[in-house]
Amino acid sequence: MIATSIEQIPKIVCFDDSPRGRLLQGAAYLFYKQGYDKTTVRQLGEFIGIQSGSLFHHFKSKDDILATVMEQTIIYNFARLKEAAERSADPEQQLRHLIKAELVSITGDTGAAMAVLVHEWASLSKEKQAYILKMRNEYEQVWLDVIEKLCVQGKVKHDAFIWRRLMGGAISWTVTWYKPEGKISLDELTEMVLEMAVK
Amino acid sequence: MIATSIEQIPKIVCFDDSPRGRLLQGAAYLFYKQGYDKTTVRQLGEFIGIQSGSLFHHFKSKDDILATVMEQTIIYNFARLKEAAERSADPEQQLRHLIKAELVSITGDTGAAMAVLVHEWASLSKEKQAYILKMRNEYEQVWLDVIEKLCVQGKVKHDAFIWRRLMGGAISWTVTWYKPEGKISLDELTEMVLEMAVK
Amino acid sequence: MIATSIEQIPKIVCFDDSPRGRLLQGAAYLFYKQGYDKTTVRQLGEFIGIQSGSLFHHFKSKDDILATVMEQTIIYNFARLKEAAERSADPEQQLRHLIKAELVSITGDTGAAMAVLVHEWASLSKEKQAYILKMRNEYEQVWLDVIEKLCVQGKVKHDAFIWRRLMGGAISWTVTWYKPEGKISLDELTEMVLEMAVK
Amino acid sequence: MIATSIEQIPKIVCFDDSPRGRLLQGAAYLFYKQGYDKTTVRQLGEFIGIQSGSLFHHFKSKDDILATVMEQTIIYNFARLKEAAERSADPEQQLRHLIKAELVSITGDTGAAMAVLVHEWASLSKEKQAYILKMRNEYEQVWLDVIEKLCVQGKVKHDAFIWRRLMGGAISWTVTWYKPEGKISLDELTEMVLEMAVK
DNA sequence: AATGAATGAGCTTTCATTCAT
DNA sequence: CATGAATGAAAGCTCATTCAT
Repeated sequence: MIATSIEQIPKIVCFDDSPRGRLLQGAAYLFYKQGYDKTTVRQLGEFIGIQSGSLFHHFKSKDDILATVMEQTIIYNFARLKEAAERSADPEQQLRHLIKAELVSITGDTGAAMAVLVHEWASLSKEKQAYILKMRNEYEQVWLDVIEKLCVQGKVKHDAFIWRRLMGGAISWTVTWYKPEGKISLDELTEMVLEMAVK
Repeated sequence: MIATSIEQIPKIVCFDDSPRGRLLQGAAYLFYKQGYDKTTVRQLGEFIGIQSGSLFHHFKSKDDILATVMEQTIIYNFARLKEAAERSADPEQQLRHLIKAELVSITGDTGAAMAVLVHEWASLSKEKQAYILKMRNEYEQVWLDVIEKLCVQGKVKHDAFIWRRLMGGAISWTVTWYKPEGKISLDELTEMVLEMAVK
Repeated sequence: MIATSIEQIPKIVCFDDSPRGRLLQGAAYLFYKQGYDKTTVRQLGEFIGIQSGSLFHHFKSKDDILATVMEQTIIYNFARLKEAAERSADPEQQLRHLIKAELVSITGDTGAAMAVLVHEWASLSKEKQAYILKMRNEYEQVWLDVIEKLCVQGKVKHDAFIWRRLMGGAISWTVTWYKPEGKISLDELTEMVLEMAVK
Repeated sequence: MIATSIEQIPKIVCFDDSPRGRLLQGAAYLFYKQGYDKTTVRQLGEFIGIQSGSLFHHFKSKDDILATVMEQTIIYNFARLKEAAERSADPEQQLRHLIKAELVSITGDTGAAMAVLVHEWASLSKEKQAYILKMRNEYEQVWLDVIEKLCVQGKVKHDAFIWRRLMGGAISWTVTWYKPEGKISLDELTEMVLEMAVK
């Protein structure tokens, strides 16, 4: 169930192939599988094949590793989300793209990292929370802009902020149950979520 | 933001008023606010006003405290959910009651405990997970029974299991943002979720 | 291998049948089987069927229990040894009786208690060691008196003190290996030790 | 009486001069003087001049330290015993060498470690007991081989196993009373024990 | 950059002892 | 005398971090 070395896990696309990137990749995987607190730096060192002491040549602290995982994750997925929004001018089409993009982020190639972003928020030091939060707000704004257009069109009849929260919950929860090889494809799932969102 | 003694927090209704119950109440609150790993037994002792060593008079281990919080939470809310289901014979009405009941569980009088049940699952020892999981399955079955009736009526057009997962995500996510004193009441929120669920 | 309640163990004759005596009996057995440090007062309470707190109505401290076990053991076995010495006037016969008596003490009806006396000496508080030591010296003096008579007779050609130490070691070690139901009787063993001691 | 730092104690020859060896040396001394249970890892750390946490860099647990002390002790003294046996072809001469060798082990340069091997047996975890026991049996076999040859020659008239037990008790007990600077030399003591063993 | 031994604060848990009932 | 909840000190052990090599 849980891999014992970094070779055995699928690549998480938001990290590059440098030693530093591999480290973040291993960290994201372990933080996702075991939680930040339960992952020791020794374990992380073993997982990626260096001594635990050497981690601190790349990062100032364990907290710093977590912050960087989150930062790169949000930067990468913010770009993906923006690109999705720009793929159409019609709000409903835009929404479809956003849903698909976020589902890919969460259940696909950056799933572990996204889960860390969501679940380990409280593990991040206060100062770094502020920094990451600003990016999260930009990310959310992409959603809100589209939903507000749908409100104007009358296709969404509720407060955009709350509506996004409900959808965001439904989408992010998929991390706990969605299996790519399961009975439903990501496109089908996208349609289901869309149906929830607009009549 | 975070209370420093048990007197300052609202009562969580699934725990009684015995010393043991107060302990569970304090544990649920602290596990919710800080996470299980970051809550030390010393902190917990201080919070409820006893020595940390005395905790082990009531529970064999920290893990045992977590398991009991989860057990009592699920027992209490399972009863609430069942009662909600029985309040009507019409599936759509039933669904409305289930949504309201779960929203109350999560944002209301057992919110902290429910959040622990969801978030600290991985912190529970393997053996105890199995025990709690059985109860969770019974809980979920109440939902599935109602949704399947709605499928038969054509009011839900999708796989009941997946549909429930999406709704469950939306509902449980409210723990992160819903404020009772905010701009929307629990009844309004219930209607919004219901609208998502059925046309 | 290890009994879980006092009913299952053979009576140790140096303790009487009062509640206090039963307590000492249980303590001797547990200290013997597990060691003084590894025996908790809770265990001891459970073993004899009372609450651990109640032990302290009978004894001031755990150390006090150990001291009393030792005291009663040495008093009882000192009496037995003296009686053995007085059973004959011939030194060689006397020695035979002493050997037999000590073997009975160690492998027989007070074995557990004697083992405690020997092995847990260092666990006894300094002040109580002094008190018990005086009795041990009296006990040893019975041996030395007999051996010195054998020296005079030329049947022992070595320093009485050292000779006794060697014999004492051989005898007390039997606690680790002698089984009453084994291939050798206590009388045969007595003769073997006697043969070691005198030509 | 009891040293407070490792510089003040005589070297125990079965441990080398590495940090790890010094640690074992300190452990052997403290376990000998105070007992395993009464020696805390903090005390041990102080004694050898490192933090208690650092002990666990070298050994997985306190139990592991005990096991290693025992293992190295028995390996070293097994070699010494074997060499002693090979120093002559005559069984009686061999026995003399064995006695001397074991007396040296117990009262000389490995005394503390041998005492630990004998006294703290019950403190060792069950699995490790099995491992050490195998070595002890090989050690005992050297004795039994020689005694059996003496049985054949008629110089010992008793069961070899029991005879060894009696002698072993006499010898190992010397740890409690023999002082090198006392009135008797190790060679004289060897002759006394030999006289007990064979006519 | 990497190593790996060392640090030291902090963790969960144990346990002899106390004391109100 | 007995109970059993509570105490509080101390136990074994963990772990992020440092630093000389």
